[in-house]
Amino acid sequence: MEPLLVFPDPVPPELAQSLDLAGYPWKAVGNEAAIATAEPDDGWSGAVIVTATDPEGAFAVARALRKRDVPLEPVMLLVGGAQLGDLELRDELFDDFCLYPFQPRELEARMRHLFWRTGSGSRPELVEYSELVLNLETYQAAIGGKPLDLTYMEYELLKFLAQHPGKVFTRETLLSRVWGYEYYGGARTVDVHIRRLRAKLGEEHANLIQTVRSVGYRFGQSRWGL
Amino acid sequence: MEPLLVFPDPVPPELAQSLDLAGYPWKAVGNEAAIATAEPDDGWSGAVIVTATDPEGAFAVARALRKRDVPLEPVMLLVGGAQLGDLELRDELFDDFCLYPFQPRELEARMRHLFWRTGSGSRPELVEYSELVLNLETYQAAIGGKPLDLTYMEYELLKFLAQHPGKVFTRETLLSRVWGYEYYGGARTVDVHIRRLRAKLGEEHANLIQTVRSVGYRFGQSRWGL
DNA sequence: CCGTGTGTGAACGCTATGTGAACCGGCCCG
DNA sequence: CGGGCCGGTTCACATAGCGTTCACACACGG
Repeated sequence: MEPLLVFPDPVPPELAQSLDLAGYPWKAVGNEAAIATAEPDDGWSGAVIVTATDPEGAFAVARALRKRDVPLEPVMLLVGGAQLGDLELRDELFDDFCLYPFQPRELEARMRHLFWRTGSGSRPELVEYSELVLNLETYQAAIGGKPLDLTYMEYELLKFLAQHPGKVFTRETLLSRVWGYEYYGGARTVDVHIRRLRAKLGEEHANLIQTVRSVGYRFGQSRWGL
Repeated sequence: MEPLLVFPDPVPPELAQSLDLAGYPWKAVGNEAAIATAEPDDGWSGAVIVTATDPEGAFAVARALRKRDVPLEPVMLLVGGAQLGDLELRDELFDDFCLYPFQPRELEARMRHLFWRTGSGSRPELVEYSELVLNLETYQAAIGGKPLDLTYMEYELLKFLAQHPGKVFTRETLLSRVWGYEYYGGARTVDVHIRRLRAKLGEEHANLIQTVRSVGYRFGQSRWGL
């Protein structure tokens, strides 16, 4: 499992201990800039942010996490009792919170429920969309029951797209998120990989990846409901 | 606002007081059968269930609420510290919980956040006006439920107009705001795009974009009502 | 009735994308 | 150590979708 992002750095010892005991790998981040530099290759699985000691820095980090192309989820805040009012205008910055100081058992229960309901973290084993299935453990892909023989980059690209069905991504975004932040190369590279993916998906499913002219590519249909 | 369903009946006084102070209308329900009989015409807006006193009855009510054709949401549990373990296999029964006895301010903060995220929470970014819907994430548009096939500039223009309903924009303003500040081209370009938009909106909705002679264009009704 | 402003249809040219193929670097295997 | 294969990147070209422009018809207002 990918690590949790934890703010601040250093992490309060009782929090570190609770996360360790509950079995969550984690990595401390001290400021906004460190979000990207400390990020592991496979990304963050979520965030735990203590707002009690440095509210300003904490909310800045939370805001940065939500502002990404793919907002980080879930975000858990640990807030002091006197700070409860501060949450009122910041609903979009977090998914759950826990009073600080906390009871380890409450935090554990909240974390478990949070991962359960966001669906991320604890079970990213399979990515499914319609007939397409990606097994993240075995790096295998199949559509309509038939296995797909994808290369590494093709797999990574398809995985990223299928994890965010309906959303449009620019070539630049795809390059930075799939190829890596520091990547600098021609945007046409994306085109070629998209083309090969479409070819391998077969005529029947090639339309799973749609071109949005002047913008980028979109996987699958958007959900209009709700 | 529709009332909250609250279990048990009678409701613990401090809970009743907190809900009243926070401004939530509510109605007590003592058992599974009362869910339907006590339900108001416009339904429940959510549920607050105290599991501390009668766990069995509480979970039965929660389960009944989730089993409906349209599962009730959100469901808030008030659990005793010793019951935290009971939540582990019941993730699907609730959306958030609060330790019981509770701090009124924590409960209020949780209720507010809960309604926020189940309401407008993680919905895609939408621009809506009457029957028109623009999904900014997926670059899709629809009117009256029917998808619109818009080109990039048409989408951008419509988006800008729909984001400022009722306001009149000159062609020059539209060129600078939609096309870009440095753009220098004929103002008639705007006319043509407006025309195509009207055509795609269909005869029925073409009047969404109004011509203001000698000035420019306006989206939607003027603030003076026709 | 005239003039200005706007609707309309069609033509033009550009640019984003699709597509085939060459290039290049790493890796495995002999 | 060398050759060949495989996958990723880049290039060159084809194409069509789209934005812009123009010419003309029409509507509105004075």
